[in-house]
Amino acid sequence: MSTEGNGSGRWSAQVNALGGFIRAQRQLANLSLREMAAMTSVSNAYLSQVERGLHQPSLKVLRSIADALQLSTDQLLSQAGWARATETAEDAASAAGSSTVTTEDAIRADPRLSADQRTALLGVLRSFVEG
Amino acid sequence: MSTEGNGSGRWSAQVNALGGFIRAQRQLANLSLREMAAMTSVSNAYLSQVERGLHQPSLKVLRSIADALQLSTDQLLSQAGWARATETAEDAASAAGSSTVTTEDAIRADPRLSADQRTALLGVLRSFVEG
DNA sequence: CAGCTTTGATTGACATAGTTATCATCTCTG
DNA sequence: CAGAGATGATAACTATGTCAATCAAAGCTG
Repeated sequence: MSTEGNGSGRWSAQVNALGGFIRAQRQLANLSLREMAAMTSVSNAYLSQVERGLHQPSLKVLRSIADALQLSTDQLLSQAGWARATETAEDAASAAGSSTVTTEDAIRADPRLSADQRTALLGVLRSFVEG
Repeated sequence: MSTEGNGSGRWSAQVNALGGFIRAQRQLANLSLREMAAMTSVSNAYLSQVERGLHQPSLKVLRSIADALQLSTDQLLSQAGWARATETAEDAASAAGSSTVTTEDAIRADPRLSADQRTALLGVLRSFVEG
């Protein structure tokens, strides 16, 4: 594990968000990078770089990824920074008051999630707050 | 184009749907390539090439073009050959108005996350609980 | 007519997307 | 333990997106 956490350098957070989303979805589907590469006709190396936010994939690549992961294109596009509207909600919701429950606990306690989904979500969260 | 009497427009047709669409919209708005270049921060040279189908613009360029021409992103995307590849039947199922918002709230209230990261995490979570 | 401006198009250089081949590490077998 | 397979990461390379500079043609103005 490369412990590359500090970052804040070349890539934007949006690209990183897209990569984290793709990685989480791929792991949820129990696909390796090479399996997904075979399905998408995109090289495993490049998929690895996209997932870690090193590159910004083109429309063509984005679509084949969505296709392989059985996601709606809109989901991927919004993750790619195409916030179609309403990025206003977050600030208003911040007044919810910080409870004593951490985000990790909330994820673990969420009955809607399967074990795999829980793991994937916690992985993304950890990659964000890692330090 | 030297010999092309570009006024009457019989040109090689549907191969270049996106470029033709952009050019038509630009002329409809009475913009020159340079004016549009100034608005989009994309060079006039490249815009010319995109309009003639010589290159396939990136997401960033596509969005700034849509912005300058006051088009919806969906309009441009569908012209770019993005006709909703995955035939997701569950587009409408989003309206499940469950009151279980604890995990969402925890993510929104987590001070360790940036706005982009928050959006990404919420996107993953949403994709999990709606599928 | 000469000169100025604006138009779309082209060229050559550079930046970024994307590939092939290879690497280190981990996990199985035997 | 050795070796086979799979996994994710990296290096070196090729293809393509993108820009600054420039061009020829068309529209003005005096």
